[in-house]
Amino acid sequence: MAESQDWLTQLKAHGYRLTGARRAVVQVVASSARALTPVEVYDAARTAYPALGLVTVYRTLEKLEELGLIQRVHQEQGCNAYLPHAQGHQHLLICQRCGRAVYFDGDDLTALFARVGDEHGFVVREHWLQLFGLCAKCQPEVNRDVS
Amino acid sequence: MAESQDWLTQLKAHGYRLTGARRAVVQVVASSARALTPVEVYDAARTAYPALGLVTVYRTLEKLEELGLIQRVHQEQGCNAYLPHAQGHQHLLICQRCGRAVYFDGDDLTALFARVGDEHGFVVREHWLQLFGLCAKCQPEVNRDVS
DNA sequence: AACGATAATGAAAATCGTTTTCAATTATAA
DNA sequence: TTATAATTGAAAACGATTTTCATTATCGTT
Ligand SMILES: [Mn+2]
Ligand SMILES: [Mn+2]
Ligand SMILES: [Zn+2]
Ligand SMILES: [Zn+2]
Repeated sequence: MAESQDWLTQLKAHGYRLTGARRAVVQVVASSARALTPVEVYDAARTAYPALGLVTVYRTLEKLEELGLIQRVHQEQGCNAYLPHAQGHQHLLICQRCGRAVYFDGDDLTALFARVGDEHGFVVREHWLQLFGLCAKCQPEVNRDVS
Repeated sequence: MAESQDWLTQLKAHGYRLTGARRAVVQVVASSARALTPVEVYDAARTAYPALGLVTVYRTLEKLEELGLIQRVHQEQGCNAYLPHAQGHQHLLICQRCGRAVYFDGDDLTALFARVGDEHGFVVREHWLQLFGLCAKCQPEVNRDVS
């Protein structure tokens, strides 16, 4: 896949060696529509590279995060899952049922930030915005779950 | 303090007993302007109740969270700190230097949520918004740190 | 005020996710 | 092909949180 290849190129460019273990981890994370925990990456990547160790997953995620290729995703259920990093100014919209995550952009909240900052004597320098809901596929399923 | 007393009343109302350990923990968390981790609560509460055990801090925080009196705060440095719960629809503004946290309200992002939801076929049901910056006291200090 | 049922406590042990250590393996430049 | 240094996985260590358990303390009842 394209993104996968790009990550490998980046790793190489930063002096890291390309190994089977890294290829497997990169492939899994780069192509995931859901945020994955280290163990989830481990389980998925072992199908392509059975000798993989969980330690190597941790080490590879750490490097990918340093290079800005992935980012940690905070959710109610936990804060140790990773997704490909946002492109520019984007935020996440996450399905509460299946975990599918999409980035959106086009939010302009600078006026709000200025107002709130002024009201409390703060200078606002960063913001987190994240939306949760139900994706198209899961909307009917949730009704089914309830009934 | 007023909030502290209210929390104790709530605990009692839900069938929990009022103990020295609980009073100490409640007092510390209810009156904190910063989000506190279990160990921070432990250290602060022991000055009022030296026999306190860290386990009891965990157990008390768990109950306060169940009762909706406190909430977990997610930050870059960690996601295991607690603050008194927001009142109604409020979000946090946190100082990146001293950790001081204030709630703000008056944000209306429903139009944004509807637009983003439509664009991706999602129904948006929840949102997280959190601002980070420098409080009035810390703005000059940060310049000093840099120079 | 004293009692008794039982909730709550703290110390110690267990558990879980993550990190470190280390000897063996492997990628890569020469 | 070789040499070097990065990378690996297994095992041990670690730190935060949870569980276990015997003891203590709260609080409704007497
Ligand atoms: Mn934004
Ligand atoms: Mn809001
Ligand atoms: Zn978090
Ligand atoms: Zn500050």
